[in-house]
This record gives sequence, structure tokens and C-alpha cells, in this order.
Amino acid sequence: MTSGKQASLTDVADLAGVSHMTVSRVVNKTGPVSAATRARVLAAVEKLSYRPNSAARALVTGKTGILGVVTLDSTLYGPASTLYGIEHAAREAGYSVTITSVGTPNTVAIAEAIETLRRQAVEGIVVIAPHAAASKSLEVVPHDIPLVAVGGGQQAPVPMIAVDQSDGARRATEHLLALGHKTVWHVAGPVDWLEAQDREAAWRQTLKRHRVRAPRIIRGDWSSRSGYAAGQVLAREKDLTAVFVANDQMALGLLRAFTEAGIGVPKDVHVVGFDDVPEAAYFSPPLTTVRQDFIEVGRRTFRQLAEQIAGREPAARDLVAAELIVRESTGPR
Amino acid sequence: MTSGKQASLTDVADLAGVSHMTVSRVVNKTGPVSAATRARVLAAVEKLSYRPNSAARALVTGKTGILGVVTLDSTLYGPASTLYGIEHAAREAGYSVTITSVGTPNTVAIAEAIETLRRQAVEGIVVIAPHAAASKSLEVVPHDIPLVAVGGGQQAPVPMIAVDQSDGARRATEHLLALGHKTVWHVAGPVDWLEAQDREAAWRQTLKRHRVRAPRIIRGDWSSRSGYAAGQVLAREKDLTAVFVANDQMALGLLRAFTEAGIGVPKDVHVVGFDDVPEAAYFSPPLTTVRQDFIEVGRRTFRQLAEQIAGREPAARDLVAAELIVRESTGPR
DNA sequence: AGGGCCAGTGTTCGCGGTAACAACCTCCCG
DNA sequence: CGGGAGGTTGTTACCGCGAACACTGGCCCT
Repeated sequence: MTSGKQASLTDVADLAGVSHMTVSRVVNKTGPVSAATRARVLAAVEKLSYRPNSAARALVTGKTGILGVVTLDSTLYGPASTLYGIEHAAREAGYSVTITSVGTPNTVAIAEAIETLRRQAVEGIVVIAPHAAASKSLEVVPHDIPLVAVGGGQQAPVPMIAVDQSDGARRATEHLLALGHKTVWHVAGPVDWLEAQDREAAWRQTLKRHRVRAPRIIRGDWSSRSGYAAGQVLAREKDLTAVFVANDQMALGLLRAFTEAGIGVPKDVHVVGFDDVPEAAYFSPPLTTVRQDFIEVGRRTFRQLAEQIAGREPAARDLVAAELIVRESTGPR
Repeated sequence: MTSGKQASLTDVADLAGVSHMTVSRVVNKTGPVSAATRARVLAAVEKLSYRPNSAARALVTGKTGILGVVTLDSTLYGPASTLYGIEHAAREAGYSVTITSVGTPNTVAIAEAIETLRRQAVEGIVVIAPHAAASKSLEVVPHDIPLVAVGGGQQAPVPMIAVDQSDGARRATEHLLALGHKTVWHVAGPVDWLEAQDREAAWRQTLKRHRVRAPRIIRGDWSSRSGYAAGQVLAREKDLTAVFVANDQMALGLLRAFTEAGIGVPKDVHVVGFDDVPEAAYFSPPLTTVRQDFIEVGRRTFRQLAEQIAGREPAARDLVAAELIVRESTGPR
């Protein structure tokens, strides 16, 4: 019974004894069709297990119903969550999502990824690459296709959605200051990551506003390993009482280093992270951190893209508020 | 200069003063074209920034160059890593990947996801859903499209690639037994996850082979929270000295519970996890665990699919070996 | 009674490519 | 010097679908 080829509109039409146009009307619910005819057509569709040919449809309508996402091929919590947020919103609206990952977010790789997606005739592109180089490459990208950046930094050259990094970092820093600390140290993310820059800048500014001197910065690369190294360095600082770490993974490494160095958290030092990964509540000790609603980011990203596809020119920036989650790492001593 | 529409083969042909067929030959490097003509065509292509229309091509060739992946919309380390492994291998071979995520892997959701992908005219489908229900739904899926399951359990109804769960669980259990423990407790994953079943079965079998009685099982849901709960339960067991936890996230929660209960790891109890998430080396204490090479899984998955697309009937199962990574959680007391 | 109007249906055309074949030109050979 | 070979180019026929328009018949209105 597997007759080799997929059934076409015409096949269905022949079986139902109507023209292919009538079948098209039934399938797409466009134009009037009598109940009797519709039933016959539907039966034929069922019998042949007809599936519309997306290529043919795309060819004639000029719309593929596909969105492209450029993402890092990492399993970093943020990008992965955002991807699923976008995919979910897109699917609900009848779009499908194809991904192209880049190992390292340099200008060339991003440009290639975008070109790859364009060859797929995607209707719009999301770039999840909160990275300076990525942002740079967006400047030179042709602007003849709907495009949205996720986490593109303060002055992205294209419309952008992101969690408000400054807001989050400010909350974290002020939380620590409110606990009475003289100052707050910072373990930053990689310089070339915009989110790292934003968090660092907000931390610095918050200290300044409170007339507190900023200690020197320790820099990591988001990994637990680098957080561990940072922790070893900080463990040698005499008057260290509070640390704001730019993400949870690094905070984990830092906690480990502190444990090994005999530094108690929260007894001797208070620590705040960023991201609120699902595991953060079970670190030792449970980590105070800044939660980012990536699902919401994904949703708004899709909405933004949909607006552009519809030909409207939506707001250039959209920030999602961050939320401080207080746990034991900044608890009573 | 943005002339509204994308240039077509004919536009290029007109500009270069040749027929559209010649342009096609140049673009696809099929058939002979004189050097002079090729140069003229290429110049025209460049000038108009011509991009082949994938829909038109797909319509006539019947090939879309798209692969579909059904995945969980979770940020679980395993599925996410596998996805990127597949995407990478696929892109190298000129395929692009579209994803469809399912919140919970029940039969209906999987079937819908597959149908959604088929409407996209994907050339092959990967189902990353190491779940009993997913496996079930694969039994009833039409077999007229190349399909591969990742982590589909021992008797998947379709070709399957996976890390050898039994092998990994056996290594973990034997490692603990070799350290002299009377027995090994097990915190298992959800019953309806095939990997959880495999790990549990291998643990039980290994104990049996060593003529050791298996303690009762504690069951979690992969989350740190459930691992924490399991840890609280186990903390009340008198003769507990060794625990094999079915994944690293749960192991983290368990470590936390043990810490709160005053149980030392590795001093009082030895703990082994599964997955080797990047953070595992920085747990307190660093976690002995079983590493799974998801990139390799992704690579082989794509290869499998490519074979099927090429019309060959490849091996039904392909297992990737697991590796035991020994760290402090099973270290000297 | 004649003329819209409209629901229901069919016909034609073309989207942008590739496959298949035809046509032309050169060159070389007997 | 005729003819076949082969390299180079063009022509034509679809692929499956939807847009646009044409057609049919009944019904209502004047």
C-alpha cells in the first residue's frame, strides 16, 4: 500500500472527483466549499494520508514558515533556555525553528551562520550570542531580513531583547551592601561577553553610588574551573567579606575553593551568583543569585520577530526585569 | 539599491547574457561551462547577490536538506549536548537542523512532533527522548521516513544510538564494591526513563554477580531537589556507606542533604554520579561520576541517519562506551 | 421576467529551479 | 572533405501549489 510517492493535491482531487483547487480550499480553509464536498475531500485526504508539500507552497507564497536561530553550541544554561523559549513561542504561532550553532562567536562564524540560514530562506533570524564580536558582526549584516539579537548589550545595532543585566547586578550588589559589607568584590565573566560587561559596569556603578571603593576585578570565563581559580586568588585576600560572582557556575567553583581554603560561607564571606540555574539551591551552601526569566525572553524575542515579519517596526530594545533570589550564601552567620 | 525582490536564476542569466540553465550549471558546478562564461556568470551572481531559492530547488529535486530533531525542552545536560553534536555533524554534511521540543515525552506529544517535522518535509528524524513513552510511540510511527532514536533503551523499535548505560552503571557499581563496601545503594531516575531503567538494572545485576544483596531503591526525577529528598531519606539509614546516584544533579542534592545531616563524603559515605556535567569536578566534594561522550553520540546519530537517507540499512544499534571519572567523592577517608 | 448577487466550483498561469534533450560549433580523423 | 565526437549552450517540460479569474446555477429583488 505504500505507493512510493507522497500524494499531491491532484491525487486527492482525482480521488474525490473534484478539482485540485477545491482540495486546496478544504485543506487551507480558504474559500467556500459545500459540506458534502468537504467531507469527500477530507476522506480522500485521509485515505491517501496527504501532506501538503511545503516546498511547493513556499515557492508560490514566498513564505517558508521557518525561523532561524544562531546560537552557541554550548550547554550554558542561559542560551539553552532561551532557545527553548523561542522554539516554544514560534511553534505555537505555526513557525518552525532551525538552529545553526557556532563554536566561538567571532565575526566570521556569525556571518556564515546567518548566510547559512538565509539560504534556507528563513523568514527571520534570532542571534543568541551575547558577545562583543557577535554584536560587531551584526553591524555589517545586511538589514534586508528581520533580525533580533538576544542579549546584544546596551547599544546593539539591531533590535534586541535581554534580561536587564544592570538591574540584576545592581540588586545583587545592593543586597550585599545592605548586609553591612564595607565593599563587594566581583568575579567577572569574559571581557568580550556583553553580559559580563554590563554586570561589571552595574556593580561598579552601584559601589560608586554608595561611595564605596571598588576592589580589583578577578576575571573568569563562566566555567566552574575559572571560578575555582578565582576563589583561590580571593582566598588570600585579608579583608574579603562579600563577593558578587557573574554566574552560578563560577560561583560553584569559588565556593569549592573557599571550602578548601577553610573559608566559611556565609560565616566568613557572603556570595551572590547570577542566573539561578536549577542546581543553585543545592550548592553548599545554597546560593543567593539573580534569576533571569529566559522563557519570557524567548517569548518576547519571537514576538519582536513576528512584528518585523509583519512589516511593523517595533521597539528597538526590550528588557526583562531580573529577580534576586536570597538563599543561605548570604544568610545569617 | 535594494530592488525589492530576491534575484532569480533568470535575472542572473539576463545580466550575464546567457540562458538560465548555464547559470544553474555554474552555481551547482554541474556540466561544463567555459571559463569566460563562468566568470561573467559569477560576476552577475555577485552583483545581484543571488541566492538560490531553496523551495524551488526542493520542489524539483524532492530533497530539502533538512533534518528534524525531536527533543525535550529541558536544559538537561545530556539532551542538550546531543543536540549540538547532531547539529554540528549535520551542518558539516550540508544539512540543516530544525528542532521541535516537547514538554513531556508522552506518546501523543512525540507523535505530533514527528508529524510537525514531516510537514516540513525533513529528510530524516532524530528522536532524543530516552523515555518509555517515547519509545512506545516510535512503535506506531510510520516507517516510511528515516528515523533514529537516541537513547531508546535496550529494545528500541527503530535504529538507536546511545551511550552504553549498563556499561557505565556497572563501572560505577564495581568501583564502589572494589573500595570494599558491603553493598551499594542506588538513587534511581524516573521509572519511565529508559536510561534510568538501564542504570538501575545494571546496578542490580552487578550486585547480584558479586553476591551482594541490593538495598531498596530510592527514586528521584533527575532534579537536584529530588536528590536532596533522597539524601534526607538515606541519611537515616544506619549501615549506609556507598551510594550510586543515577545522575549528577541528583548527586548534588544528595551531597547537600548529607552535609546538612552531618554525614561526611567521602569520610562516611562514598558517592558516585552519572553524566559528568562540567560542574561535577567542583561539587563538594568533587564527584566521581560516569562520563558520557554526547558529541560522539551526536556524530554517530547523524551518520546513522545519513546511511538511511542514502537508502542503506545500517546496524540497528550502536553503543558508545562510558568512562568512569574518579574524584574525591570516592577518595580516601 | 430580467438582472444582479453570491455560494460553489473549475481553469489557467507562474513561482524558481533541475532534468532531459536538442542544437550548435570546433576539431580531428580517415 | 565529409562525418563523428565532444564540449558548450539553449529549449522545453515539469515539480506541487495558490492567486486570479471565469463559470455555473439558484435566489432575491425590482
